Amino acid sequence: MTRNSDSSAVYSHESVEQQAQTFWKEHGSFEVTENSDKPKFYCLSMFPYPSGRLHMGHVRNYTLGDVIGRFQRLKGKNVLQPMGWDAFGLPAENAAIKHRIPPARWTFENIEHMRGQLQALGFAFDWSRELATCDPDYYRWEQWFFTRLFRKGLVYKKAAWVNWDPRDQTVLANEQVINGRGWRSDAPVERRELAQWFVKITDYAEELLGYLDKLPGWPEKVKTMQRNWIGRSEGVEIQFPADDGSPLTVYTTRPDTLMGVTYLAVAPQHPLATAAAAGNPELTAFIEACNGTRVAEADMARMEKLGMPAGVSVSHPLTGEAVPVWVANFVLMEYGSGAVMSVPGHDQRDWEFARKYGLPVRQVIKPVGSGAAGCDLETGAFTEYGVLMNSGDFDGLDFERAFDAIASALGGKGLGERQVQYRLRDWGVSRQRYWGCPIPIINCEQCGAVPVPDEDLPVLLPTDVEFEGVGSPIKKMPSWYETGCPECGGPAERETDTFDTFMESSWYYARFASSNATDSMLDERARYWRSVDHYVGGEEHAILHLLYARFFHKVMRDEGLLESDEPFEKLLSLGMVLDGGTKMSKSAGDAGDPQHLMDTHGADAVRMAMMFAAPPEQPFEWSESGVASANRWLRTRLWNPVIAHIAGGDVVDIDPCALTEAQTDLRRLTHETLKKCEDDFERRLAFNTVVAAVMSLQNQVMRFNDDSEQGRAVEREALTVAILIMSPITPHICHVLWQQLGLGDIEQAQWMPVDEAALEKTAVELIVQVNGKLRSRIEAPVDAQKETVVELARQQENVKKFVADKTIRKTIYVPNKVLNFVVS
RNA sequence: GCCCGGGUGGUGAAAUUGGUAGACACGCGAGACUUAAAAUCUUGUGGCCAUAGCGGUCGUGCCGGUUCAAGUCCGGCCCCGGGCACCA
Repeated sequence: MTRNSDSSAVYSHESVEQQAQTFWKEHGSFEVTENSDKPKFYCLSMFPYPSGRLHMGHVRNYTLGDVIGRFQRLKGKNVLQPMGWDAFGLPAENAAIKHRIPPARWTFENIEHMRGQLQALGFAFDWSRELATCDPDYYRWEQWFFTRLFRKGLVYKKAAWVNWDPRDQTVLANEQVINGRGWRSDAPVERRELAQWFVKITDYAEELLGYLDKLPGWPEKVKTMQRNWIGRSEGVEIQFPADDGSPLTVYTTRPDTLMGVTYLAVAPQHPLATAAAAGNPELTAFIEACNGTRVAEADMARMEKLGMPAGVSVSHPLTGEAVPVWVANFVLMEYGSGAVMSVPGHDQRDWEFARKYGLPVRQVIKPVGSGAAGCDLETGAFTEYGVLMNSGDFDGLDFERAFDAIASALGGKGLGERQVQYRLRDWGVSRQRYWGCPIPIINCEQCGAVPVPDEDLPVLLPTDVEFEGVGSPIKKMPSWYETGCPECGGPAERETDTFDTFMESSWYYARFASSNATDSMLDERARYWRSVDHYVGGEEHAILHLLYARFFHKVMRDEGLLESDEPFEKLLSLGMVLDGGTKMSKSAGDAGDPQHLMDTHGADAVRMAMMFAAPPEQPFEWSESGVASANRWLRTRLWNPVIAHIAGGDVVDIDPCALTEAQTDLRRLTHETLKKCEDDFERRLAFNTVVAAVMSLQNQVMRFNDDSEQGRAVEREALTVAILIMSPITPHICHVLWQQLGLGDIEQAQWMPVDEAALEKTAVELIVQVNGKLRSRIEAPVDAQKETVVELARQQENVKKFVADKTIRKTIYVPNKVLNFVVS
């Protein structure tokens, strides 16, 4: 009974967490420097938007990152795991309106609370490097870098379409448009053209595409998505001459179908459409109706395909034939030239449009090897590659030859040339919002757009503002935006737009290396950490964030700030934690706050339940029921047996030759578990099966009951391995148990080598099939000869039964696995 | 609509290279301990048939195919999730 009076005898998550977290804080266990003999390992989880409270998606993300980081520490690496805040953004403005609190205050209060929650979960972050993107010490370097891009000619200003709320007189984000209406005003939104800043990401399209092949640590699915997003294609840019001398330019990847063009379609925002609408009320109304939809591409694609004749025609570049021009709602002004050639015979969308409006369908391609038409254009378009017909001199050519011949013919007339095109568009970085990084440009009537000189940076965002909810406060603050031109000294005005928040998140990973640098964006420490070794974050970022960050990295490299070519060597793309079937997001409010689970069952139990629930890449619906059972397992299957074992006193060394069969079996399982878990941690990133494997090991330990000297030694080894394996997942309880075992600080521990000798087996269970169906299991020596196994198998009653009066046609033997008799 | 994933017991899932489908848990049933409960421990648990025991048969979203052997590979379909450039 003496042990019951010892407070360490009973598992208490509060006590264990307090002991471990105090230790880490006092010892600065996770603060790292660049002075280390160990190889560096930069482990990064995507930083959170400070929405107010953690949700289970955060718990999943940061636990996974922490497990990877802590495992790499066990493997002897100098591990950096930083944390910060993606602190600018729309939700702060929404909260400001709702709670009448300035965005800055709301944001910093949220950061305070969430930092506390992250610390309570025991993540091994180096908090000395913490940063928030809304801090001028951070965003000043973003402004500085933008002025470098400006001078390099990598940024430009052009008109672009936005969602405009006519009642609130403000720009709306796509998510603020609900069923075509402003979310607050309920007024139908309009499209409006505003002058905005763009960054030339398309200059890097080829490199962004090419380097995807040099990222073996990225999931194929993310690379495929990025490839498709960049969308390199080879085609021909074709000009259709017009009467007024200004030709209509289109791009096509199917020049072989040029003779099948029966009309051209232009976007409602195309200059030709605007010109045609003058004096045509019907067309004007149609264009206005088209402009009533959201800017989002998904909405455009889902719309019913509608069109109207523009009342003008252009000439076919090869035949000179008149081709009518239509205005169509499905043509995107942002993509290519805002005009497309339509070939209803060989494009399904064009076919449907032509059918609807009674436009001619002309077949110019037939399937290879067919005599006449070879297909029926009454039922749909023929979209495959084939052989040309009804195309004059080009008849009989296949796709490749027709492509070449038509491109040359167009080239000869000066009406077309081959072109490589990308689907990728330049990055629009202007936002007409308040809570963001001010764009460091001064507009002067004399000198145009002038970047803010280095010595005047940062351009501070005023935080003591009245935020009313309609329009950005700085757009109404002449005292802020009225300034002098840095070049001519005359009166000028600051840009009042702020940056897209993707700007901040495109380089924060690099800044963590030197987050306290005061006189440069990055310093030599950024070159030490080089690039992130393992990046962990939600699959919803598979395209935009990751592509922008890759782009930014290359531009920083070309600016001499970095030496590596890519920011993220290895990527873990996490499935979403769903809440009632949909994503757990900021808009979902407090749903899924882990706090009550941490209070009731402890941080280790929350972390373990999350890791055990599903493999990282799989989206899943969170259920709280696993947390109580994780706590129970930690108490009854880990804590209690270890404490009971320690009460038995010290152990002797294991003598492998002196072990009983049961002792050998437990020892084999211990080392099998060690081996499997190392692979699961490092290669497979399957932490759910790590937990399952340790559970199996502990189930065997519980059944073991062997108080002999060697028995206790084998048990000690099993328990030590179990604690070591669990330590990245449940670090608090493992920290305390490791100390109780007299092994010192687990934060300094190293992964144990597998004893290959302990893995050896003499016999193995084989399954015996007859015609592929399981009929029996037999014990056989490891790597047994086929004859031996066949002999054994044929003696089995159930095998005899199914072979009986039949003939064995074939015997398939996979050593140590399966024996299959094919009979008939 | 387009691009990318996924679909396995009552539930979360496992099966890593085409070779025992359902490991490990949750839940549920039975039992032990207890005056009782909680906690804990033992034990059973895919469906159907059979059963003293051995066993048989069906089964990985749906339809078809390849193979001695398919959750895994191929073709077609259905459903769910992520993204679609101003949510982050």
